[in-house]
Amino acid sequence: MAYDFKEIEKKWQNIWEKEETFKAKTDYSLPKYYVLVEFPYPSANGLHVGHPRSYTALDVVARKRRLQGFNVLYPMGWDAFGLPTENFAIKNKIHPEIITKNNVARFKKQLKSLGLSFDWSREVLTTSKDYYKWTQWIFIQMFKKGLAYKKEMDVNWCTSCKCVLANEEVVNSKCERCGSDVVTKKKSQWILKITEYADRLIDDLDFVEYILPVKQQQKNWIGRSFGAEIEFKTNTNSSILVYTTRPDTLFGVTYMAVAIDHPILEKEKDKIENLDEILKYVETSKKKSEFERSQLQKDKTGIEIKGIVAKNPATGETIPVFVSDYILSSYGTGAIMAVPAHDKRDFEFAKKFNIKIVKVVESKGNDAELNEDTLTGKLINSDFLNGLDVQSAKEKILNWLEENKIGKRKKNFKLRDWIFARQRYWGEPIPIIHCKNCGAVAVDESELPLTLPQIENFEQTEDLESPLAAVEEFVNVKCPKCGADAKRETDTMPQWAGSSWYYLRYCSPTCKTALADEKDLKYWMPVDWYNGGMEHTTLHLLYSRFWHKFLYDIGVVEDIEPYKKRTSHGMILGQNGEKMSKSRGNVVNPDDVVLEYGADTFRLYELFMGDFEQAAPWDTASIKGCKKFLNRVYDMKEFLKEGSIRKDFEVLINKLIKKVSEDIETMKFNTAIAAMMSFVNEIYNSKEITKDEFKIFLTLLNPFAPHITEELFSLIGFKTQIANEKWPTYDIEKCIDKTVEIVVQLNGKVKHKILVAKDLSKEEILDLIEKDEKTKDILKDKQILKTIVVLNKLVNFVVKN
RNA sequence: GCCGGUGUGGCGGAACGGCAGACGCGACGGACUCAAAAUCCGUUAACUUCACGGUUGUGUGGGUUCAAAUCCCACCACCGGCACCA
Repeated sequence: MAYDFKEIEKKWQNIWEKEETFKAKTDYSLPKYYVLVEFPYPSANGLHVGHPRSYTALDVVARKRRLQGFNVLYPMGWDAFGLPTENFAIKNKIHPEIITKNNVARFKKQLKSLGLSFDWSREVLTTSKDYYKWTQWIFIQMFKKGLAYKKEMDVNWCTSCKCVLANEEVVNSKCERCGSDVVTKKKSQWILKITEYADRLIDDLDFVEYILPVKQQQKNWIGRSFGAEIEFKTNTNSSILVYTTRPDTLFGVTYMAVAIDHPILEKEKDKIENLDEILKYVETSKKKSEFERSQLQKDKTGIEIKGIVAKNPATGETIPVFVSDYILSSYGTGAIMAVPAHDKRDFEFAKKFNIKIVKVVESKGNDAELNEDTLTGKLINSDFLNGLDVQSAKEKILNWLEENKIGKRKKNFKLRDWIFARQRYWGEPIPIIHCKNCGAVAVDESELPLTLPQIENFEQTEDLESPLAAVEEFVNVKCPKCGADAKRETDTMPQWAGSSWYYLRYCSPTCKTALADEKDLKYWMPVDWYNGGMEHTTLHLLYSRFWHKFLYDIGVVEDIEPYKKRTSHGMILGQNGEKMSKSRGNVVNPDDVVLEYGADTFRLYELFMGDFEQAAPWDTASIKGCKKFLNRVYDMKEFLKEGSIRKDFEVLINKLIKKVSEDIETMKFNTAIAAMMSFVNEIYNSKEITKDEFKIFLTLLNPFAPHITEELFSLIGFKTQIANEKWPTYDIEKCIDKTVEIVVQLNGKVKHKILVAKDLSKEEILDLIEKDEKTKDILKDKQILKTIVVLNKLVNFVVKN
């Protein structure tokens, strides 16, 4: 029979709220466990079924930890600054603050209907003044330490929207939203020196428990490489510095190439014979969009710089110097030593410009062919390096370079500094004042929060400035240092600012004197288990690790890493297997599911639908299976009789406890649920369950389906709540069946099975098997070559046919 | 191109050297019902056999092993990330 989930779920949600069941305790003598999920961006669309996958999964973890006796912190909040709200505000002429308030209310109502065990008393909102005060405070500390600086750089400007776009908003040189042309303009931008932490962001990954793909992706993104910086002298008494990861191939360098904005072009312009030609090339290259450049990857272009030649420091040979747009000015030194024999790009270039190709690592194939397999061979054509393997050659040449002061060991990163400014209204104002005399001066900390002025027009100005630039009473201030007339910075912080430290605020959300109270931080940090989407690996996750390390350096936090463990959930796809989106029309609203099936069924299905770490398509029809299961659980009380665990149920129960306990830890929620389903099927076969058995089962199911289990718990006569019970433990001795099924195989193929007592010796098993009629039949006329016995498992007869 | 992931029934997925397809959906048959829904019981990889049974099956091709979805080698397809990073 179907149970009345509407009433039951409402009843228990009210009880939990009234009794503050899930409020983190302030008794800091208890062992703590901090469970964290990425807080949502409260969009106008409301919650979609993808959000709760992470929330229910870690709700299971949080509830289990509480039952295990931990003082659990499982908080929730809102990451509310950002573009979608601002665009909505512009379009509908509503203040973003009001929109945020409405969206938050809706999200909260939706989340509450799912019975998630969040401690709502610690809710944080990144757009509240009490919160962004501390976001600004952190920025000021970074500014004071020289980690925040301003730099002139190219920005994307949409000619139609008249606004600066983030790189992600530019698709094929067009504006993602309106499709108009995007051009680059110069603008002075705030930058955070995340590169200063690059080494630590890689090295400290050794101390955390992140799933492998996350670690790999972060490492790739940071892109550390070890090599050398080598100086090449020119005939003009100047020099060109290059970065290479393969100094051992120095003898194979037959030309050099520099980026289109390399300083040598300016410095040596008097000596360049074909300057006009080069300037023309530079101009055309600059006009090429990112898109065109990537399209033209195969067809290398460039111009030889006439009048300048360089000397290969190893061979002493004179080599030509080119300017080419395949050299990135933002990586390394903006100049390369080219080894056409062993680098694909250099090879293509050399072919096109008829440059000599010298092979320096022995490998199969023609001398004039490209050979990229350069890790296994021995060095050739390389004087004192000849005959060495790559590794030793590298060492030897590095020493040689350093002894002769030609070059030095050097490492490089792909990671760039973080552009930390948006010309937008709906963000944290950057607390800086620009003074003619003093330069950039931080707002005095006593004046924080620097609040967003109330305005009505949220659009950017024509001259690339944020809407704040039009608010005179905001902009015009006195310099805090010298008192002269000065102007406020009008840029705001990017979306990622508030989320870079929110996990700290949850520890003491109302602290007025610091971003969080020292005692609270000491007790709760680090986060024990953090789950979130893979899409945040290189942005949010990396940014917040960076901020945390900075806060560690200035003594605010005690741990070098914020998150002890990081896991990730697979995406929930639409019924058709495609990504859920409004435009595809395949979005499922959790409200509808909760209304029709109830929160417990919804939660269960979210976790049962597939491997948690893998993407899975939503299937409305399949939800019924979870609903049916809960109905059967509800009706199980009809089979109830008083008593403790029955002897012949001991193994079944112990195995179930083990399975569910372990599967939660490894996030195999789907198999944990499957095991509980099997157990229920078993009970339906025997039509009997004792009170003690039922209690254990309900406790195991409770983290998954908290409402129905609490209801049943009280229905069968318990006066307490499961939430106040203990997580059941199992006895490993009792997880083993007393009889085992031995599979009889013939040449590895299963023929039949016999049931025997467990832990029989090899001889005993063989004895039993040989007496067995069926086995005799199978082995009739067969010549046994070999017999393999695996204790408690199988017997395999290898026969001749 | 580089890094990571995934390929198993009609579908979602289990099993991760030892019974392939747990659990669930769907489908089919039956019970209950005037009927439907709900519920309950049974069947459900393919081919083959009246039946007992047999054969083939975990992306493809090889290999290791008494035994491979699982380990090794080579390849293919799809998904995600990075991408002229020297």
